[in-house]
Amino acid sequence: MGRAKLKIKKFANTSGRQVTYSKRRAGTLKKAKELLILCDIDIAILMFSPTGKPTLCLGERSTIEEVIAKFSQLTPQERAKRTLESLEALKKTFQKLGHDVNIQDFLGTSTQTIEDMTNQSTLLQAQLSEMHKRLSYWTHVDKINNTEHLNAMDESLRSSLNHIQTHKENFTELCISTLML
Amino acid sequence: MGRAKLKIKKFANTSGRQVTYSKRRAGTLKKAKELLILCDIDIAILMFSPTGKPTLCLGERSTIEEVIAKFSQLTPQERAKRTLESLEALKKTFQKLGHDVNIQDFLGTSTQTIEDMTNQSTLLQAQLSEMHKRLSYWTHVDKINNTEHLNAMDESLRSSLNHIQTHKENFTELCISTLML
DNA sequence: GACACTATCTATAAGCC
DNA sequence: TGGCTTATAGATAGTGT
Repeated sequence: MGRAKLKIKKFANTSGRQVTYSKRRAGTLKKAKELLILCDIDIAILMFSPTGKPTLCLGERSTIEEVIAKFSQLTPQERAKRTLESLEALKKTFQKLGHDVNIQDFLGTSTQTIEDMTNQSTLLQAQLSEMHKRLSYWTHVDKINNTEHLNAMDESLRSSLNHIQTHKENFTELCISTLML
Repeated sequence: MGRAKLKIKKFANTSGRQVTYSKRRAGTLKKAKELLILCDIDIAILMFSPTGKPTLCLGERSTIEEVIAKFSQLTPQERAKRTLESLEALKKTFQKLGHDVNIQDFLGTSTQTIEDMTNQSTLLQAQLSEMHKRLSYWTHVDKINNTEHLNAMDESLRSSLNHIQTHKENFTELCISTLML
């Protein structure tokens, strides 16, 4: 927008990229701030300039950890809800066509699903025990007073968090598809 | 934008808020996507509709954890850089006025700072040992196969991560202000 | 409640300093 | 680097279906 129409692809020119970043970052953050005020929502924006300088944008009420935690908690629920909604819609469509539908019919045989679940559970056990091992390493740490240690611990925690999150989502999804909640 | 100018404050009307959220969310995400393509940057956006439905927007390259980790790593550096830059600017200004300036003069007596550092270190030890205790609890967990356990572990990890992050930042800041890197 | 329309407002590309 | 200007592209509030 402006004097000429711009093709949306990576700016070849480095300094032009910088200038555009500054301008558009301001615009994007303004839009986000308006949205958050108008609609009274939680929002978290994290971005890095082409040179790596970070910018954070948050609502008044919350920290970024809170917003992320909220997202982590809601996502599986949302997914479950959407799954159910689409299945219900499908069911209604079929019923309108005169068919009587058991929603389980859409989910394949339970034998296969339970087998999947068992495999998943085994995988889960293995990965959690690996995490357990990593955590037990820490029980031998007596004094921590430099940033290298803290960084390493931070890294380790993040990695574990990642694993747990993945497992939780997989497990929840599996529960949904098996038991329909 | 639109037929009338809108005052940027919380929409009183609930359904209007919903409609505006949908429209503006699309606009904001489009802007963000353009920015990320044009400038080839890392970006993470997390928002919740007025009804609590979450939306996540990310670049192709990275996961949200990676973007957050990147932010966590860079922020203290950025802060240090900015501290140094403003001190250097101050120093230059004074030098222009004919004064010879030791940058340490801006940082108070080292006695006080070292006392702060000792206190901080003690606090750090205490909080880390509390975290240690929490982590050691896990070493007794043999089997984890339901979402309640995973949620609890997730929660615990997040909390620990929060603590570590805070301590790391405090410690880094303290190092900077004491030793000027 | 999701989608068109469109008059109007806003963002911004390019240019200049 | 950062700000200001202006012509133009883009976003959207109110409205109707």
